[in-house]
Amino acid sequence: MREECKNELAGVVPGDLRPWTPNLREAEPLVSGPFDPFSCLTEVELFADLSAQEIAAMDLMAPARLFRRGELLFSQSQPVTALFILKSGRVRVFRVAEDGKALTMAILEPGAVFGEMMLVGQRMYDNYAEAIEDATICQLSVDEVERFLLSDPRIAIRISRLLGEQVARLEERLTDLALKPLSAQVASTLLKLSENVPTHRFSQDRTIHLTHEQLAGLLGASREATSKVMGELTGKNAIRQGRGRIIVTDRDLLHRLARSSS
Amino acid sequence: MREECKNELAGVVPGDLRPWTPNLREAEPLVSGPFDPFSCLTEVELFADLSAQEIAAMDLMAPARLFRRGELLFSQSQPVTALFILKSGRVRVFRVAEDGKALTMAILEPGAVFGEMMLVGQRMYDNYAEAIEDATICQLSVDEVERFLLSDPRIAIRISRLLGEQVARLEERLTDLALKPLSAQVASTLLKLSENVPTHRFSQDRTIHLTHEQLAGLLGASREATSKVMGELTGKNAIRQGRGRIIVTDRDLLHRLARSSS
DNA sequence: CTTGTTGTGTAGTCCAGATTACGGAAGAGG
DNA sequence: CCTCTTCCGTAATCTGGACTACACAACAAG
Repeated sequence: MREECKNELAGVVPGDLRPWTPNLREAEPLVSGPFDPFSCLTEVELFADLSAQEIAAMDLMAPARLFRRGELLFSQSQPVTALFILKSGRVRVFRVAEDGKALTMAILEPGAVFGEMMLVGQRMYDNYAEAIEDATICQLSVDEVERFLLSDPRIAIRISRLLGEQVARLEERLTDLALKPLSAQVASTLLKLSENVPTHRFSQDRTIHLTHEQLAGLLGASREATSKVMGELTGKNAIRQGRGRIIVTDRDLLHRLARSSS
Repeated sequence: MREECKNELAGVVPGDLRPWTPNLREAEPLVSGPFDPFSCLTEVELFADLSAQEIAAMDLMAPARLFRRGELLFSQSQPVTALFILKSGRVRVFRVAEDGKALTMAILEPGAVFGEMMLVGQRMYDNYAEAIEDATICQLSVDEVERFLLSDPRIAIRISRLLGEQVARLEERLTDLALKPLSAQVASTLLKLSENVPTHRFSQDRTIHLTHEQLAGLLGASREATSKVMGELTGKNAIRQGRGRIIVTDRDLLHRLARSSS
């Protein structure tokens, strides 16, 4: 159940052991529709200030790669020195502890950038990133791009803003994890997720595409406990569910539950 | 034990109830030595790029205030729109949940700035800050200062770097909290704290000035459990202790313990 | 020295949530 | 339609750490 996937980027994970990604399908044919290799940077808020010319210049050195579901974008054996831009598909960013347990830091939707911290001199020590759907990703070497971004004060400010938001989110999560019971954390997380959905995913009407297991990983909780809470929420008609999809139906109720300590 | 202190900033905390700060001494005379009101901004890395002239200009609108131990720098009834610069003393930044439990986000040493996030458009919703020692603090209104900082790309970059470091620290803490047992968290935290000590506090030889209770608040754990772990660490000669002070004696051992999952 | 006050050690009880262990259901692929 | 895989529900047990309740030690102020 854990080692079905042999066709892997060789060597990224020594020992072929990947306890943090227990479920992985068989290799499946890529069904990526035709895509334009020159539209990586448009639509990304971070570069909104750049002229069309500048964007074109950067686009040229932004190779768009295709990642299979389950593939790792990098690991510490392949340390990253690049800015990622997610064009389609979804990516899970996570960290792994020594004993193999994982906490997912974020699940990125199309349009997201990842690796901003490295533009300001941070290294992402034990961060991993994995495509949870087939994904096309543009990758900009940080060195190449540094002069473009850091030299431009408007972009520097955008980076600041981005990092500021991230700090706020992380502080929120940290206090939730430390102080709130699981039920409240689930409610809170579902609310945040449902807000992020419509921005990038205009597909249906506000469906969160996550399995209970993925949600649990985001909470640092067990799948079983998470499932239990989800069942209760469904019973209270706060959400509706179906195999891999969650629909928030009663925001107010969730808000109240997110605040309660029982 | 919880309501001895009546001479308080009136109105900052409705109902006179402060469950998150259980221990508070009687009012004591301020023993602040003489200090120069015009040295707030020097010595602060964030402003290293400014000319002496600019610093002087900002210094003029930076009123240095004196806060008593236990006093709140602000609360949500006094929402902050200011950048703080800690000149002397120490400050605890913390968040409070609905049920009154608190998690301290950071303990700031002299030279630290606090409120950077607000320069990039973040509001700090339920953040509190409290002086845990008598402290002198310079306070710059964000509006006043915005043009100085955001207009200068060098400063914008410094802010980015600052926020980037904060993101890294928070991610680390989050995964520790989610994945590691308390003993490992304590070890890890002590290591980080002991690194920060010599930078700002050259007083004695690397003594961490924290009570078990304060450490527990930093971990989101109970005082008792924290004390137990501290006892074990002392038994293993990883640290030495004395009422409110902690000395790390065996870094390597702590590193190993910080990694273990038992 | 005496007394209050705050920090630390210890022990017992209790519980949320991890772990373990199934069984069943919804899809996917043939 | 049948099979295989992933996802979800549920129930029993176990455990780290919260919570409750003291006892004592270090220091501070008188």
